[in-house]
Amino acid sequence: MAKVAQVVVDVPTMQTNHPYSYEIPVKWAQTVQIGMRVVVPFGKGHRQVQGFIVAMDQPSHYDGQLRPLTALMDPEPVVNQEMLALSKWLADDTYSFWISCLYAMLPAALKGKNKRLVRIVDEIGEQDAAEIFHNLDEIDFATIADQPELVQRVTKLKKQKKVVFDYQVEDRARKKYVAGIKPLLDFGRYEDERQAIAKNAHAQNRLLSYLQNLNGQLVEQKDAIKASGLSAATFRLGEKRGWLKKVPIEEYRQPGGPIPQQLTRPLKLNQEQRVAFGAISQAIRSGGHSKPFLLEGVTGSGKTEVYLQAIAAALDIHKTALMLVPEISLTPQMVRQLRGRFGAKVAILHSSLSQGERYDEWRRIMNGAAQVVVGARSAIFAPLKNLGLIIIDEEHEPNYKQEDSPRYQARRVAEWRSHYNHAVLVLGSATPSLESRSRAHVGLYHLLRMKQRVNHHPLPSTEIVDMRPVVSREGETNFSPRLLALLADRLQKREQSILMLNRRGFSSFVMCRHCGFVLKCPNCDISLTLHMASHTMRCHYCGHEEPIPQVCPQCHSRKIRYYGTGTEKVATELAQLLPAARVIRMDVDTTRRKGMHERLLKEFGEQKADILLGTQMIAKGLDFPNVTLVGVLNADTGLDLPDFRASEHTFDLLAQVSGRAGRAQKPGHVVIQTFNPTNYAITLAQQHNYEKFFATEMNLRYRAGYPPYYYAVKLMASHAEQSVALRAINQIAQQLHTNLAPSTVVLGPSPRPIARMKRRYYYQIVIKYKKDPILHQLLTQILNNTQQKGFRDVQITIDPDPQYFM
DNA sequence: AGCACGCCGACT
DNA sequence: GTCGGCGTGCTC
Repeated sequence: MAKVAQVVVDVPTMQTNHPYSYEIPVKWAQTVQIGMRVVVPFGKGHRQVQGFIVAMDQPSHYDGQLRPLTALMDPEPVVNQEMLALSKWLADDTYSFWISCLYAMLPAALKGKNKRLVRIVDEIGEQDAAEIFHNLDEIDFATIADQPELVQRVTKLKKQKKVVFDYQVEDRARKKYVAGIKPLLDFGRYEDERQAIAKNAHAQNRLLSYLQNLNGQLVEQKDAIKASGLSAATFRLGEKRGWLKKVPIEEYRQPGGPIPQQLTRPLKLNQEQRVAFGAISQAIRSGGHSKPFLLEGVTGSGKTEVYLQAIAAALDIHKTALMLVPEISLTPQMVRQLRGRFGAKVAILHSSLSQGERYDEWRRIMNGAAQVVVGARSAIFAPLKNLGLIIIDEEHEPNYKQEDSPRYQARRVAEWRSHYNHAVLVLGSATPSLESRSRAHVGLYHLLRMKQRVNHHPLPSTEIVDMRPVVSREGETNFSPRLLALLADRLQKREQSILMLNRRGFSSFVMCRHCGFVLKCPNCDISLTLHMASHTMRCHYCGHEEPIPQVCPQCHSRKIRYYGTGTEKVATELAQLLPAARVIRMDVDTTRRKGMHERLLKEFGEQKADILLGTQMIAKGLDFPNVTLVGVLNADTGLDLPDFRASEHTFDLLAQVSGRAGRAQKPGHVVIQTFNPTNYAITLAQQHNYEKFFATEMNLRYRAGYPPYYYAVKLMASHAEQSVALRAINQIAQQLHTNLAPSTVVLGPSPRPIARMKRRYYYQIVIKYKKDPILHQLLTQILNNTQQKGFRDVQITIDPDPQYFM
């Protein structure tokens, strides 16, 4: 009885979100394994799609006629048991398709490209032959897919059976090969050959002794030529004589430059570092279950060195280690540090790698060549075997949450993997997320604290500049006289400055330039966003709406307007105010080109500029010894976003950016310009007082019923027609109201800020709950129902951990 | 997603 | 009478 393969197919819809049974042809009975990619026929016609074998069982539970697998795409599995289990859990946990989760874990190169070719099999009209097929026998359907008229004509031809569709799944995975030389004979046989050749055949003689000395070892032809001094022709001759064989050697594209020759040594740890490292390394060695560690260390407390030594501790007992960092801090400096300590054992997964590089790094991890992985969010899926340690640096970073499907939070995936592998999980931050910190508070995490800076330098002094009088005195400006004076002073002393422009929530809310008043929702205590299309201020949390104010309701000033500014404008202003200063501007515009990010930072590091002006991207991980002044031009923009995490993000950002000043000998100074000089997020950031911020913010969250006191789920419905979307969301709201626990709060439905996106109308519901045992099941059911009657073409998305509610 | 089946309006 | 519109249901 042939085995049956259970295959999850690459058709991301609700109805097909389960494995399908396929017959395994006898010729592959020995080769197929769970976790391999396959090509299978799917549906009517001759459609072929890619899929993953997720199980193999004896008789199938399906009693219809099975179709056989079309092809195996991999010689060995690309998904191991752990990843398979993880993908299944993730799909359920994030309300995503299983297939989407599988792809999320793999390099893009492994996503097969579905091709549909149209082939002529009978006489067709001259006009069709010319206009559709350009007089060829076969074309790719994709080339005409965007021209409805041609599609129609092709469909007609297909009906008449004059053309057929030929479906192919094209594997994008490309390995790079270089020529290699493999000696075929053993030592003695080479000796015999040498006796046999002509006395004057010097080249052949040298080739034979070269091959003899290889001792059967495989070498790259390029190296062989160099080492032996022989020509490629001689090696060709050797192949003909049967002395050697030319074989392709897989080459791994190596991003991040060469491996250093000399590895760095561990640094001596101070008392606090020793305590932290001691606890972590002991947990690693014990190999059992351990609570996650929350490593709370001020900027400059030497967290990185603790991480490095913890990784070394894992490697010592032959385990592997995975480290996540925010994309933006995955700088060449950082890569150098890891490569410097662990050399070729490190694989780097970075968004700016090419598809091929990414694939190669992934294969190095898969085959065990790399035992340490450093990367951004998606690196949490790195297929390391025998995982002993997972580190998430800057764990509070919102970027660890993926904002499109599958909407996973890397921290949560890390917990799953650490559980599965009995691996130690370390979450590190100077300003832990409220979620993590409160978990530490109740004992779910083990809290480790490092309060001292390694170099014993004090944290930079920080001053707050109230921009309200500045603007009323001097009109619109991004620079207070105080900040300008300090910039001029640094310029004169030949020291460098960093200016950060906070662009979060660019021009989306209205603020009074006179008193700092921000219009808030009367029901939700969250600021209203400007909705230009309808000329209203709207709360996207509860749906409240009111007209755009002309005068400030608080101080009756007319200087109420929406707030937002760009780096370009600031740079222009700066050039007028401080013409002597050399400025490097860094934002999405100037760093779009590959490598620009690094180049600009390098230039600044080489002191080719006096001022680095940029957006949030300059707040993290940069370390320039000559920077003694950091200015935050507009601390407020993040603060008044309609986002319950706004204060937290502002505090984190200010703490983060302050850490950029005074890294070396010279003391640093920080200037924060704001229209809200008394706001607690700003004053507490000034005092570097995380503890008090934590207490204050937790209190607010408690009173407003936000995370971490409540969990939140965001559900969205969209449709091309507003009435249909509205009907759908109302029906869902109804279901929720009647079924959920009384303590669960259902907010909305309300339209999204950009109610119409991509020609679709969006509505959303936010559910806040403390404990609701049936919620998950109910949501899953709602998702299933949506693919049926009345919900045609309605798109439902559910986000189990929304970062914001707008 | 992509395809077929099936039931209603305007055409060779 | 049939061609083709898209609403509905299914894919191992």
